[in-house]
Amino acid sequence: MANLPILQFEEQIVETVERNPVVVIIGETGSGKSTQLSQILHKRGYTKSGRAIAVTQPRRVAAVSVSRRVAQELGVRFGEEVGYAIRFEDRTSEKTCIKYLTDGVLLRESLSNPELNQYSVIILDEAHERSLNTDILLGLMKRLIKIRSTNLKVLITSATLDGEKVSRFFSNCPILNVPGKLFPVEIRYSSERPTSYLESSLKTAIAICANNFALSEIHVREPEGDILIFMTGQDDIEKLVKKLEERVQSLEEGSCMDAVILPLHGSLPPELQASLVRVFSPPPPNCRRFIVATNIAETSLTVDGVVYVIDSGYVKQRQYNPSTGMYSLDVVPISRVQADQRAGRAGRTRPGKCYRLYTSTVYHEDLMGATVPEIQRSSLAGTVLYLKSLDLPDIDILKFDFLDPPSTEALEDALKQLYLIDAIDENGSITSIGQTMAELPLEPSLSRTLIEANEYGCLSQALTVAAMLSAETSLLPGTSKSTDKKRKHEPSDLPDGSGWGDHIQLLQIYELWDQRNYDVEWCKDNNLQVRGMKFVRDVRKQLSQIMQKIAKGSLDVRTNGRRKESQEDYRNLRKSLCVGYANQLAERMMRHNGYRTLGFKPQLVQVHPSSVLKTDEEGMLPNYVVYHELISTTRPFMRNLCAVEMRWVMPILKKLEKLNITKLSGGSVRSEEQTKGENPSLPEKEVGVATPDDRESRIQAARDRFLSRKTKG
DNA sequence: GAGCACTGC
Repeated sequence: MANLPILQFEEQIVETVERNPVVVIIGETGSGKSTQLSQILHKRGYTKSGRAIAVTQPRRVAAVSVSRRVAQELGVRFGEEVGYAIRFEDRTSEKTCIKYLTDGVLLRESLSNPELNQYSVIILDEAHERSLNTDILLGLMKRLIKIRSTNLKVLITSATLDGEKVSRFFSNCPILNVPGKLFPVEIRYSSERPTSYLESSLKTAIAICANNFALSEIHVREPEGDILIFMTGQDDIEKLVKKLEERVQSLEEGSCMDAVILPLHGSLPPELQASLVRVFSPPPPNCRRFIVATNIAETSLTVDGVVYVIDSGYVKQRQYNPSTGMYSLDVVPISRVQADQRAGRAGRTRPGKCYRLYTSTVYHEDLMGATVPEIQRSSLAGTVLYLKSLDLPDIDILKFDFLDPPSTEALEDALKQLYLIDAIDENGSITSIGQTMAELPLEPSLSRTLIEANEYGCLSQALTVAAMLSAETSLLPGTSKSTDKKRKHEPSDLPDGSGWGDHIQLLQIYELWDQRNYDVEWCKDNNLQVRGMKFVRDVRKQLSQIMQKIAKGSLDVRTNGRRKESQEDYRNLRKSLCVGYANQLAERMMRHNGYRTLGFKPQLVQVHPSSVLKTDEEGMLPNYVVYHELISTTRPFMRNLCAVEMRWVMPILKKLEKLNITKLSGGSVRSEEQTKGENPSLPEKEVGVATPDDRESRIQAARDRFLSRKTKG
């Protein structure tokens, strides 16, 4: 602790904080900023007023581990003067004066106390990662320091590259630089410019082995030290691991040290991830580890003993397209910040080397400086609802002051979605339903479903579905090909959704687990991740409590125990889902099983093959479905579907027709041309017909199709 | 008949 670079800057930091409401601290890995800043300010009396110092972290584990260390350094009992708060866990007390929390928890706190008066200092740590939540907090902080100019200090820690930008955002606030404790890392570039992703990502695996570049060079010639290889995904990792194993076996025995090759990615069970990171530390003599990893090793996991890094230069990134309402998972080039972060992984224990599988020209001229922040890659329905629920008097959502504002299109997309599920009215004002929805830690469609389900008497089932969907990705174990085949040979005993679709199946699975008294073995027998299922149980409990608080009375939130759900229960649940997912409806097309989404931008989509949705005797899928998510991979797919009835869809289409984005967005920031097309003085129906806007006419067409079908039936 | 990087309330 005494050696931490940041301590030499203590006086300077204190003085600067004293004179300025906002300070940016640039501190590289190992500077000690996460553990020391809070302690320094605590010692200088910033907690004397009875207000605490809050330090946000983007990840739960960081909040826990850093707070634990701080408590130890200060010699206080953990959970008293120093504590942490993450979802499901609040280890703080009345006495707590240094509180570590995830940025999501701070956002929740600011919902009930918008001025965050319980804090004298708010430190946004790791702000350079630009998580969606951190970005919202940055905007809120800018506002908050104006209101609480006398008794609030905000500190933002950032990486080297965008410190200037953050400073400009906060009226050119001072920037302090604190050196890190990294060892020098020598960078080596590839001499050839990769021509395509195919070549660089999938074939880098081969290139590494075949071309005598990087890998054989390191393993045969370089001294001890583990090698960390950054790839994009599980598939590439498995291929590369196999190739490396072949290569290593072909090496002459005794010509170099032993090698162990290990994959590291998010689909591995967490226990395995953790143990892998610690395997052989310290490593046995004369043995080298090759760790082939996704960007999980960039920030989330630190592998000890890495001296060499091989960087493919690519990353798999999920992005949302507001003009189609669709997510896609793309392999994209990393940013320079990311490249530096990867290289830094080689210099944690001693001087290291980083081999970049791209040229220095690519690094300097082609790569973007920083990664596109999450807020510009996500659907903003939840974010907009959150901001609206804060009811900030001076704020127009479309003009909210973000460090990097999302596009108008993305914001308008969010407004339309919120309007369709009754969270905001036609003028864009939050409704009482919307206010309730914002209280729930769920995406808006699921919050809306819960509220509707409460009306229909199927809240318990809806709670389960919402909780299951929140954890969905962590339910199934890593999909290695072998387990997949196994499943095909002996179909699992898990329920199938009774033909109604995936939401119902998720409900049935949880009900079964509930009947087995949450038996861990049952999960294992049915190939479900125990941790995932426990998470579902926690989420469900949290949601039940919030719903009961909102309703101010006791609701029936119990699971059904041994009673079997009836078709009537399923029907009510599906009806609630239809209301909640009003912005995510699709209609089957005539005579085949393709679908067209119903909304502002109709898309041709298909049922994801993983769905349990059933066809009827004639082999046809349901006429109408709601979907949880549109994801474009090889083709556009709907994931997690549930059959709904035509008559439930009707009122939604009517509402869709009335939608007027000018009014929704508060009448601001519309270009003249757009305003002309939606002239509010014209009768609404004529607008629908007269507008040249393709979207409008398609909506009309969707409604016409619906009406004609109804008369036929 | 397809495949999923990583977080978080």
